[in-house]
Amino acid sequence: MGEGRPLRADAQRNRAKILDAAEAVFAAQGLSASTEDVAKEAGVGIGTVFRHFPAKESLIEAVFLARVRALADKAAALSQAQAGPAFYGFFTYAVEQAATQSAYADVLSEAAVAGGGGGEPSVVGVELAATVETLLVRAQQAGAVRADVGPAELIALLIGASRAAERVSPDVRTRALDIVFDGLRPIR
Amino acid sequence: MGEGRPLRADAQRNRAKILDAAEAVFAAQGLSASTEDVAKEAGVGIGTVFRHFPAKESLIEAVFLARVRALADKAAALSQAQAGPAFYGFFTYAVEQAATQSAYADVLSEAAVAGGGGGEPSVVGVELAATVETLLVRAQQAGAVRADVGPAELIALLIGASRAAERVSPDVRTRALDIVFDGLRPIR
Amino acid sequence: MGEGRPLRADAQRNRAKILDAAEAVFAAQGLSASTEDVAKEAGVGIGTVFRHFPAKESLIEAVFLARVRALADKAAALSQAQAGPAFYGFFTYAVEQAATQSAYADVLSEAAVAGGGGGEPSVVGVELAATVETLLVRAQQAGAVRADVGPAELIALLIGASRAAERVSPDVRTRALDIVFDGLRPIR
Amino acid sequence: MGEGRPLRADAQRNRAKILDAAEAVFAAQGLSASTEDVAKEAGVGIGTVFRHFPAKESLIEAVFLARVRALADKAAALSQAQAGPAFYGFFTYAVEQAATQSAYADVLSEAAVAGGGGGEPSVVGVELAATVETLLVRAQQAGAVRADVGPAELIALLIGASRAAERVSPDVRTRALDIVFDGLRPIR
DNA sequence: GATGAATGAGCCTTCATTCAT
DNA sequence: AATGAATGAAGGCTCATTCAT
Repeated sequence: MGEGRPLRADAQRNRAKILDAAEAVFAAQGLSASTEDVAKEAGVGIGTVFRHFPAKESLIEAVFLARVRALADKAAALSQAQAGPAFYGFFTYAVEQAATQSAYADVLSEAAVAGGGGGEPSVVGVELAATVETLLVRAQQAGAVRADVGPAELIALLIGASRAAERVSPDVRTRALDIVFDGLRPIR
Repeated sequence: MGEGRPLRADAQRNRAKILDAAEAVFAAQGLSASTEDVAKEAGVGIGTVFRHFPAKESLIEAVFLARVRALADKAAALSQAQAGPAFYGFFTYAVEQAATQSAYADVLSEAAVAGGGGGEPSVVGVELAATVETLLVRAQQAGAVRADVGPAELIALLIGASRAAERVSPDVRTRALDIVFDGLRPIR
Repeated sequence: MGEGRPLRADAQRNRAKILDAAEAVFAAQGLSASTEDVAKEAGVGIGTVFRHFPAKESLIEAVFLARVRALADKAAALSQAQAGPAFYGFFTYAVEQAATQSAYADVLSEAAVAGGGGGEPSVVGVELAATVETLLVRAQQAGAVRADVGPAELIALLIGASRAAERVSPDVRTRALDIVFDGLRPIR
Repeated sequence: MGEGRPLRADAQRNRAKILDAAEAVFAAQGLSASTEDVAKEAGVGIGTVFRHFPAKESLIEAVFLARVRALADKAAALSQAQAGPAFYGFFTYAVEQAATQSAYADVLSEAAVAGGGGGEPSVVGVELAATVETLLVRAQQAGAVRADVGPAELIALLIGASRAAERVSPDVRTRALDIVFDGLRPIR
């Protein structure tokens, strides 16, 4: 699955504009927003959107993939830190992202597949599952997370927290997260 | 919000058939299923659906309301039991329901509004929020739940758990729930 | 493959209007005319066209089927006459029809399938093939057509003549037909 | 209608590549194949196609013109032979070409205009009409074709036969052609 | 009250054509 | 000259909603 030849500079820029626009529009209206709206937000013709993403679904996938990449980057940045803070920091970051971006949690759901459930895994899901598992194992070795927690249920919690966060005020979100974190910590 | 004159017996029956059909269809295909499909499943003409529910949205709301009523009934049934088991039993029941009924968790999201967030509360939300709060307070008085947990974050957790449950295998769901429950229990 | 329940009177009328409109529009612009144009010509909304014919292809098929029915009726009417005149009369009639209706000959092409070639036969094709074969056999028994002509090549000639007729003046058409007829007659 | 300055050698080559590609693609997919597909098959950018043929229609015309040229070449080659075989050989060749190349017969239709019907003649049509007429006259002088056959009906027959040939098996085609040829021969 | 035919706005997608690179 | 990205007008089709029967 190569990337094809590198896009011309302007095409590259348009691709990015479309992706940004799609993220914003999907966040505001949900995934059922029209491709036309995405094009308008990006300031390009609708044909351009379809040139870059040959079907609406490809656009959605691309948006999600971009988000997972961002999450993975965050995880990488955090791996320099101590295992415990890295783990909880990542979890918090991921949930906060979801809070801003409606429909975002769907991508996490895909990770569930890679992390235990049945169904066909996706590139996105596999990538995220690996990231999360690494953080988890390190945190467990450092004694910051209960040893009997597996990646599958962790991702389930991540999905749930992300979805819940969508329509909830920041401090409620924080308090709910604290409860989950308490459940994750080794018995005191 | 008057109910108008009481429905004729057959109209009453049709309303119920439509509601049941909508629940089944939405569960199977998601909320974007067509109203026509609902009518077919109910065995009535599409005009009849619109006579009972003047817009698709009204139908969706009615379906959700029915679910909340079911949850509330469950809660009432449980209040005879001890406060702790009642609380955790209700939580588990609600999440398991969500696991079967895709798109079900949305109704819980509405409760979040009534239970703390901003926005316009709905009949549904208010009802559920009250139900949940009662269970919570009783459980806290019985020492089964940490005293510093408020109804808002509890509903947030309920939403999250319900949404996560949709695509996750039963045992992963159980393990994830256990973690949340551990977080909810008073410090041991 | 039943016809479903009988349509309401008004629906019946609309179906006929759409079929007539489609015939006219396809004749004028070819099969690539837009469904919207057909709807306008019929004086109905575009949704109505799709209600009656769930895909453009169904509409095209229906138009063709109607034409074959007309041809078959003509054939039936002619079967009272003597075999020779019936045969040549039918051939002439079919070709004259095609002359007015551009894109009409396609339906005859389908008959070719039933009449010898490979591929999946269609209701239309089978019906027409049978009609034509009957006329042919009777004409041969009456000595009006060479005995070594089979239905397959007869239909091929019909197709060719019909297609040629589309853009040719009436008297050229007549002279060309005469040549073909001469070829069909037994050696003098 | 000047040709502008002579094309650079590479441009000349590209024009030829495009024409070949168009012939292949139109033969395979029909005239509704996309210009993009033609460009791909030719191995050039789509801009290049439009530089050589300012509209899709010009490309189609050019393809047809090329075919007529090929037919004319065939006719020229045959004029060395005896008039009768030349005539029937040409007819057969033209029809066989059409059998392979879907949508090919359209060009013959244009010849009909030049050969009798009303409408604006085209370079293509005129060229072919002249070619056909020459063959016809020679064959009639040689007594191989009935004297009362004119070029217009001959072209009509050619069109019809070519169109019919598109979807018919080779031996059915041969038998149908034999019938037409019998009709063309002087009374025996 | 029930029915389902009619309606048309809106969606996704394709493709001829233009134009900056 | 060649390239291919951008454009936007259609086109086929769906579906919530209205209304005559």
